Amino acid sequence: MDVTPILEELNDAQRQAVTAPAEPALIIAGAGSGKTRVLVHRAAWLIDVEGVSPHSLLAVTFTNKAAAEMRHRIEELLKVPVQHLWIGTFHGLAHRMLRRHWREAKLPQGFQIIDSDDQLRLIKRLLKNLEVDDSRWVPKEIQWFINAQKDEGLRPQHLDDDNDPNRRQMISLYQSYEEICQRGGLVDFAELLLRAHELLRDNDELLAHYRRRFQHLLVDEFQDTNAIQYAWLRLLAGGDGVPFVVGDDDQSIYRWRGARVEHIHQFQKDFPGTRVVKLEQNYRSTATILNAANAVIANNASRLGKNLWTEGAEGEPIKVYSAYNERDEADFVIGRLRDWIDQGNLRADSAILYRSNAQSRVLEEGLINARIPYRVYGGLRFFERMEIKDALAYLRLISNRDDDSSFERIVNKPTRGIGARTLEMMRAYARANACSMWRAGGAIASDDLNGRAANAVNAFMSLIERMARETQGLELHDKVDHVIHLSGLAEFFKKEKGEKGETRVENLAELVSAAKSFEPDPAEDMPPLDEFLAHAALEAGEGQADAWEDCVQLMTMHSAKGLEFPLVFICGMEDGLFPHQRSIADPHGLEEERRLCYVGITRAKQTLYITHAEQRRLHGMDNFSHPSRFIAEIPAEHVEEVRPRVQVSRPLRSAAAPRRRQSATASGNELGIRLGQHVRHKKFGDGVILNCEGQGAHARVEVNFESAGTKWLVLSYANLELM
DNA sequence: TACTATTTAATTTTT
DNA sequence: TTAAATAGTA
Repeated sequence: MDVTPILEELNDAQRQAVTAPAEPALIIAGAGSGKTRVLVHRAAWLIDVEGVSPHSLLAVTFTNKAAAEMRHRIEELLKVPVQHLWIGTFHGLAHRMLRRHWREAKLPQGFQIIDSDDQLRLIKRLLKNLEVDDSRWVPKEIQWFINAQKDEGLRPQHLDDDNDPNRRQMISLYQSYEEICQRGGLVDFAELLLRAHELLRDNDELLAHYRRRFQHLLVDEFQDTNAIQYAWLRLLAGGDGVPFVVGDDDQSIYRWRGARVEHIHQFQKDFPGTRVVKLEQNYRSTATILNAANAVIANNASRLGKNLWTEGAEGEPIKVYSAYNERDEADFVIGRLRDWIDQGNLRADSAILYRSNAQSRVLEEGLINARIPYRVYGGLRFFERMEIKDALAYLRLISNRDDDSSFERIVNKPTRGIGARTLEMMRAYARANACSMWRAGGAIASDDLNGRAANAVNAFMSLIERMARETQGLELHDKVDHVIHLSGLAEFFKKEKGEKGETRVENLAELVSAAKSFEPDPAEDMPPLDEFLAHAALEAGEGQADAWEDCVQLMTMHSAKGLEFPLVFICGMEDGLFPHQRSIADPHGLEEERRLCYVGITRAKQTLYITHAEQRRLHGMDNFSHPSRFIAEIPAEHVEEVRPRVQVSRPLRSAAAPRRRQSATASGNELGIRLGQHVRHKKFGDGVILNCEGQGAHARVEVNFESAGTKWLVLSYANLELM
């Protein structure tokens, strides 16, 4: 056996990881240290050298993109397709198990996946139904609560109300939400994981089967696992499975959505004798950039400890620019980009990173003026677009008549005379009889409704039936095409004025071609339509799938994780913005911001610019701020302050000083805000101040309102009246 | 029912 | 500022 292709081009640490014996292994892989490479080569090593069947391997990632890349690279290395190798996201794999064992999972065979938008709508509807005041019980917060519980593996019956009526209500809403989902055969993202965990936990034979099958478990981005994902892994690894997990505690930036770095420590406890390999040699950045990143992250306590190094050149210093305001900041960035492009570099090799999406606007304006093509990451994805979701809702209803979520979405879209009144009656009936809207519609249309409404409901229901009948046996894309036109959606959006309607119609056409090119997996053994719908929910598609033009890349630092660029700008490095105001007070939060900073810095291969503005317009108000504390954490020898080549024309009134004083007066204390102070809010009524934080326009107070409960309010917006 | 005025609050995001 | 949700009007 010639193992050279698998082992050559690996450094010692990487090779050690790849060739580790069949024992639990934890690979701490710093930024740019070849994490994916190790995973890919490990898989190849197991299959090619150790003779492990691809069938016995399970590889888990967090994104579809990572999963696809891993499969691709393994096949490239082995030069043979590996069909039986399970590679996928946690959600994708959980979904696959649930489809195969829907009975054991206590799900209807045709269950549907709902995304967070569907979930939120469902919760809103639930609140209306139960006549719960949605200003006191904010749907978003309920959604957050439910998902947080599920991420921890907790069902309503596991939760204690602690004699807190607030919490009691939350739990009860969680319970009702579950009932609705179960009735409609709807599964949200967190539910996929939770169900899959329970499926294995409660079915000895199934568990034994999968444990026997998966001898090796490869996990990517391990620091991002949440409680339920980790529990699922641990269950699967069981006695004999060999977990091989790769992660970087310093790049854990998703604590706020349930990820727990602590699993890295937990892993070593749960799997005694774990082999730990650290990958510290970096192949991406210059020594200067690495030293800066190392120095910044060193300020975090409770790290595993790791120091990136490189054999490469020292490189140029990191440039820091103090802009006058955000416009000046944008101008500066664009000036440097011009130089970069003029020197014959690719625009696509440069990226502008920022903390929050709102920052992109000014930069975009500048880029448009300078006629530099750019692409903003994030934003609406293909399958999340309204018209696409509408069309999918019809398809889902065809597949499962009890899907209330889809029913409500399109029952009157396009308008067909089924108004609020009628719907209200149907909801009441559905509630009283614990049945779906579809059944309620059928029951009500025959007796309770007046003629016109009954006709409308009947027409809608027979439309769906007709679509189901006429599309039976058709190819998937013909089905989609048929539904788009029969439903009247195409016509409906065509009438929408402006370019918007046009795009929508185009998108619907695009949906048909997406269906055309969709290849059902023969191994899945389910109706192609259902598989397509699941695919749409699990893989929302590209944001701006614009053709491959050479573009400057704009994105948040979160979305930049895993990417690299020769030229990087980190903008808005100001205290309050980055680290963000909301995280600044909490030590955990601040450390996570610092990790984010570490991620940002390590995206750069050659050149890194850091900019901050002395004055920034936020929410329509001018704010003064200090350079981010993270800038000061970079050793001075790696930094070069950039002075503007041409003096920026500052407004004559040397604005900074007097205004700074002004903004200080807006801070809490000087307004007479103190803990225990009684205040009145226009909407929430009377309350008492429990807590306050921040300064200036960012100052926030926590108020316990008599009737509305506890809320955090931004002082400069809340208009609190002192009592 | 569709359009317009008003109100409200204000990270990060993948599945 | 501005986006989104809500309330009010034609």
